Amino acid sequence: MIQAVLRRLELFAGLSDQEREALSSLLSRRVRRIGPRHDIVIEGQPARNVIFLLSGWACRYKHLHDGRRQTMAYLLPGDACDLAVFGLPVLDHSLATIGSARIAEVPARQMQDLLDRHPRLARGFAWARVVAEAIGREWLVNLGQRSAAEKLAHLLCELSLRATSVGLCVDGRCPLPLTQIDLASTTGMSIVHVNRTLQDLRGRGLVSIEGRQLRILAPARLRDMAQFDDTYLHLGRPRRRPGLESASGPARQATAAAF
Amino acid sequence: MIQAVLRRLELFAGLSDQEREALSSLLSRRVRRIGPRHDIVIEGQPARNVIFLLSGWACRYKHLHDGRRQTMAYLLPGDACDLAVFGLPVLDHSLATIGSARIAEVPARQMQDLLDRHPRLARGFAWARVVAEAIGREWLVNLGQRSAAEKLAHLLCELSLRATSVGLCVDGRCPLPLTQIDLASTTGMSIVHVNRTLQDLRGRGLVSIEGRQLRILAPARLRDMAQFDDTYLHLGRPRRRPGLESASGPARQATAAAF
DNA sequence: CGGTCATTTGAAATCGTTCAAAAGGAGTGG
DNA sequence: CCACTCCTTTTGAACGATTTCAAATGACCG
Repeated sequence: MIQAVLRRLELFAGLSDQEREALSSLLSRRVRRIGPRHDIVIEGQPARNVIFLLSGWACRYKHLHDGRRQTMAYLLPGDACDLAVFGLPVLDHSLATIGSARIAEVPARQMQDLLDRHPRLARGFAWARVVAEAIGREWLVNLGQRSAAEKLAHLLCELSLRATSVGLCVDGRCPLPLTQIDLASTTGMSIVHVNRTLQDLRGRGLVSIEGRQLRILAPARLRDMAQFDDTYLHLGRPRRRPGLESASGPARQATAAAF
Repeated sequence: MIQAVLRRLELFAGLSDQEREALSSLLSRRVRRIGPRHDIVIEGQPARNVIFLLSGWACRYKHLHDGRRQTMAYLLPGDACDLAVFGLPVLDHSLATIGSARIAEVPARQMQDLLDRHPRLARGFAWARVVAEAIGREWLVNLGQRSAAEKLAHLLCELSLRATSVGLCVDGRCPLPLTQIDLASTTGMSIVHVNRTLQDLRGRGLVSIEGRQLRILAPARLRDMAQFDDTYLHLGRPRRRPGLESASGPARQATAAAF
């Protein structure tokens, strides 16, 4: 389970045994199993712990007073939940599981110590945060500019690629634990319209969805219709930044990761 | 002009004379004036410098192949442009001015040194980044869930508050250099519909917009219709985080800011 | 004063929502 | 195992919000 977090970080850079060890031990201290459709943390609470998703899927979401709900991110196994919000006095959104999940909670202080001691881990997490932000920007484009079919096509491209990158997919089959209700609250569409649009995608032979499994039948055509360009996911390992080749020393590296 | 950046940071925490001095001198080394509607950096370029907006407004945006365009953020005087994307091998979006603007460019290395030496500055910038992310999340809600009138009402609430917080507004009048075309690419609406919806807001006596100046005539009603809750802007100074009260030493503080 | 760009208007067409209800699936307790 | 319930998916039809197209008006600049 903790493997997931390591694998996620190693998408970015190699880790030494020592680093894996340090992170693993921290993650294994407080592990909780959470049932499906349960809130992990709720809007308005202070963010005390950093939370890691060891297995299962989760989502960030926000409610309006009248019940409307917008999903702002999906978290896959290995993702850290609080990179972006840790430091807020109170959370401005909630975090909930999709299916049942396992999470590790790490107190702020301990996380801090870990990052101070292992700058490469700090850099890895900083990178994960940058990617999460890039995904958020792509979602803004999705919500603002794309048509219903394009939105869903784009979302499915993204999720299948992210799932693949953390090893969740086997020969074209990709787990998709989301309901059409989830897809609706993600794309800003009504549930009914999500349903009809999915039928359209299926009808065109682009995807098949059955038993909570997604299969992309015509990847090229799907990407094409969504104008999906995977560079924003930055799945390849990044090159070192030009200006910082010779940066050295733990403190420097740590902040480098930071900024 | 450089005052803007200092004031922006001081929304978060006090700065020592030494810190102001260090930042000011760095910012004043390479200042450029850029005309209206000009790109500052373009999608696909590597991010070499950190860019600060000293005066004028700017926006982050992304293009689709067929010309559709989505604005993903507005930057006001004092905002740093690259907190969130610095570290990407190539930028996944562009940055452009709205009206004419003045920017400061700081090479990565020098910025790094500054943050290493002045952890409080590092913390200030980290905070600004957290707030920028929160704004992005709120925009997702805006695009996904709110109706046309609600979208515009919410956006106007946000922009007027942000403008106020950096001292751009005088007695209810707030500069709004955005065209209806800008508002359309921000809210995902057509230009025509932006126009009609603004007329509606004006007709209800909620706002008046003339000569690139916004005046919110009925703040309570406007906030109400948009379900605008300003906590996501985190304009009050944050309390120190619970777990980190006793954190000390430059390296530690720097990473604290980071994460 | 002409030219360019932003705003405004009208009317028709489209996309997406809403309402209402049925059908399918999965889990639970009797 | 069946009956029951709850939740998700699906369908139909009417309605409404928003877009599109096309053109006129207004504002600003050189």
